[in-house]
This record gives sequence, C-alpha cells and structure tokens, in this order.
Amino acid sequence: MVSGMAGLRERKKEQTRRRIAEVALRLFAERDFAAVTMTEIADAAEVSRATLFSYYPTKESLVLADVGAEDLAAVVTARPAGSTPLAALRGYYRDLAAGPIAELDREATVTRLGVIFASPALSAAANSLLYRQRERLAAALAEEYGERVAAIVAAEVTAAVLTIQERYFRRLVDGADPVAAGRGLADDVTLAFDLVERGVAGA
Amino acid sequence: MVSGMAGLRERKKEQTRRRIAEVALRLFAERDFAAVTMTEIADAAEVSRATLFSYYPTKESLVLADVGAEDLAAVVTARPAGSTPLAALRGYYRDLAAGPIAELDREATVTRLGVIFASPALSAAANSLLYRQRERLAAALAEEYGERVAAIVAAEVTAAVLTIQERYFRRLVDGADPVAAGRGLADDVTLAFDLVERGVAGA
DNA sequence: GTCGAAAAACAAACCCAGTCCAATTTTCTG
DNA sequence: CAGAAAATTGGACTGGGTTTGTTTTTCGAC
Repeated sequence: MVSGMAGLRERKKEQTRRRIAEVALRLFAERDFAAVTMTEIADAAEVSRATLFSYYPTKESLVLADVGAEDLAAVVTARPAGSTPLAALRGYYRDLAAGPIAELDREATVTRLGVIFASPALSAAANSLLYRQRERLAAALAEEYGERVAAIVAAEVTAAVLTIQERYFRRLVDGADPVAAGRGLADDVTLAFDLVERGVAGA
Repeated sequence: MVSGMAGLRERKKEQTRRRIAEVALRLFAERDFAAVTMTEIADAAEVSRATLFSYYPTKESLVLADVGAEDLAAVVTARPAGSTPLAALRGYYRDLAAGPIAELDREATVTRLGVIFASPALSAAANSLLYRQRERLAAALAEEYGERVAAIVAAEVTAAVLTIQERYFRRLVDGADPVAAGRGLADDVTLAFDLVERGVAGA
C-alpha cells in the first residue's frame, strides 16, 4: 500500500471526518459550544456516538483539531546556519502572515474563531495546546541561550504569538477588511519580535 | 454583624472548608488527581457530595482555590507616581520572593505543587487562571504603552512570571534547599524583567 | 429556653463527556 | 468468493457537575 494512494477506505474516512467537523461547527455557531451535546452532533452527522469519539476524542478537538499543529521547536532546530533562533521564528511568522493565514476562507475562519472566543472551555483548551509548544520550544532554545533564559524567552514568544493571533482574529470577527487585517498581523509580528529582542526600552 | 466577628456559623464553615481541602490534597498526593473521585473525597471529609460541591465548585478548585488570587492590574494602577509599570511589577515580585513565598510551609507547598505538576488537568487549569490576569493587566498597561504594545507586554510578563514560578517550585519539589531556591527565584525575577525591558540582546 | 426564619447540609435523581466491549458490517486482499 | 482487517455500532458504565426538594443546624428576638 503506497502512502497517498488513498483507497476507498481512506477517502471515506476523510470525508466522514470532515463532515463531522463541519456539522459540529455549524451547531456550535447556531447555539453555543456548551449547549450542544456530543449525542446531537453524532445524530446530525449520521454516525454513532462511538464513531464520533473515535474520530474526535474530545469535544474541544472538534474545533481545535488542526490548531496548534505547528512546531516551533522544529523551526528553531532547522534554521539555516548563522541565523539566530529568534530571527528564524520571526521569519516563520512573517511568512505565515503573508501567505497561508491570509489565504484562509474568511467566512469559515470567522465562524470558527467566533465559536472559540465565545466559549471559555475552548479558549482554555486552545491555551493549553500552546502550553505544550512552550516546553518544547524552551528545550530547542536552551542550546543557544542556556536553560534559564531559554525558558523565559520561550514563554515570552509563545505568549506574544498567541496574543497577536488573537488580535488578528478579533479584527476579523469584528468585520475588518481581510487585507488590512493581514497587514496589521504582519506589523504585530514585527513589533512582537522587536519587543522580545530589544525590550520595551528598545522597541 | 461586624465583619471578622466570626460567629459559630462562619467558624464551622471555615473549618469544614479547610478540612475538605486538606483531605483532598492528601488523597491526591497518595494516589493521583485523576484517580481520586469527588465521592471519595466527600466520604473521607465526612460531608455529602452536594456539600462538597457547594464548597468547591470544581475538582480543580480543591487545589487551586487560593492560587491566582493576585491582582497584577492593581499593582500597576496603584504604583507610586513617577515609576514605570514594569518597575512596579518587578518590585512586587521581588518583594514576593523575599517575603511571603519564602515563608510558606515548605512541606505543604511541595506536596501541593507536586500534585499540580503531576496532573495535566491541574496544570492546564492553573494556566488558564493566569490567562484572565493577562487581559486585565493588558488593560492596565494600555495607558502607558498603548493598546498594541500593552497586549504583548502583558502576555510576556504573565508568561515569564508563570515560568519562573514553575522553575522555583520545580526546584523545591526536586528537594532543593529552600533558602537557595528563594535566592534563585529572586535572580529569576531580575532576569525576567531585564529581558522584558531590554530584550534578549540587552539582558 | 423557645420560636420562627435563614443558612447549611443532605439524599437522590438527573445530564453529559468520555471509556470500554462485544457484536456486526464494510472494505480490502488473495 | 472467502476470510482477514478495519470500521461502525449499540449499550453499559464511570465520574464530574447540576438541580430540587427536604431535613437539620444556627441565629436572633423575645
């Protein structure tokens, strides 16, 4: 079985997986995250409850499955020789702001983020996804900065990045023009890394 | 009814409240947070399940009830005229490291923190407590730095502070001498605020 | 002390997320 | 087509958290 060949099995699974997530998101947007039960989602997606849980192990993962898939530690360890870790992270987010994020379907993105921001449980879950990233980033940074500084810098970077993402999404949800919001995001990335590198005094 | 007069009612409630938390912490330390049920805790504390939940609305709150009670936003708004917000925060944590934290009962502190660190659910809950602090700190900082910078700086500060607290507690749990750990904490506070103020380049 | 009101504690039924398992159906492979 | 492997299913179960109506305890006034 060649990987990527995608037999009927794989295709149907992928299809079901997407259908479930879409149905769930629609329900969460209509009512509220807390007000929708897993049983309702299973019914609406026409799968059994057990199957639903086999695709998405938690209710939160229905919304956050592909969030936080990024790997900051890898960005650092795979950076070109001669560049600093912070320069590599800065470049990573600059590219992200210019490309992938700007090209997302605006409607869907706004819906999803509206749901996340409206639910304390989801916000908290998104938050703890980043928490694990932090630990791995700290390990990757330790070589360059030493363990002590690395721990703090990793915390600063992940927190700052979360904040500017929130700001970006908040603008979108509030109805800002996507292009302008994208520019704002790029500016925020610059500011955030300037702050980390040179501090409040120097930025 | 004068506040602080503490009639029998209040005293008994306070007593029950403490007994419940102590019993719960002991059970969590013996086994694991996830392995202890609320029913067991109620039985061991000799109250009904309903009463248990009326004292502590969630399982996490049994451990985290008095964590995160600090108010960083107030530290900033109540700072002496002429000082910067960051100087005020730095001073607040310097004093904390020198005084209150150093004087906690070591045994109890270590037990509690061992429980928190051993449980992903508790770590995540502690994390989201700080998340709310962040938003209020950002609002307090906005006057001085503008909204954009304030949001990022607030994120950096809260994340950095959490990190150095974790480092301190980790040292304690690992059996470090409390006095030495306290000195390490004070050093970390200095480093963290140096990083925020002057950046990686300048610290 | 006693009475009535307020507060606290209680038991029991209930909801929902998440787990487990054994039985069944669907897909793949030879 | 046969049989193995994977996916789906129903259903029972655990445990956190809520709700409701009842009983017990405390309190303040007399």
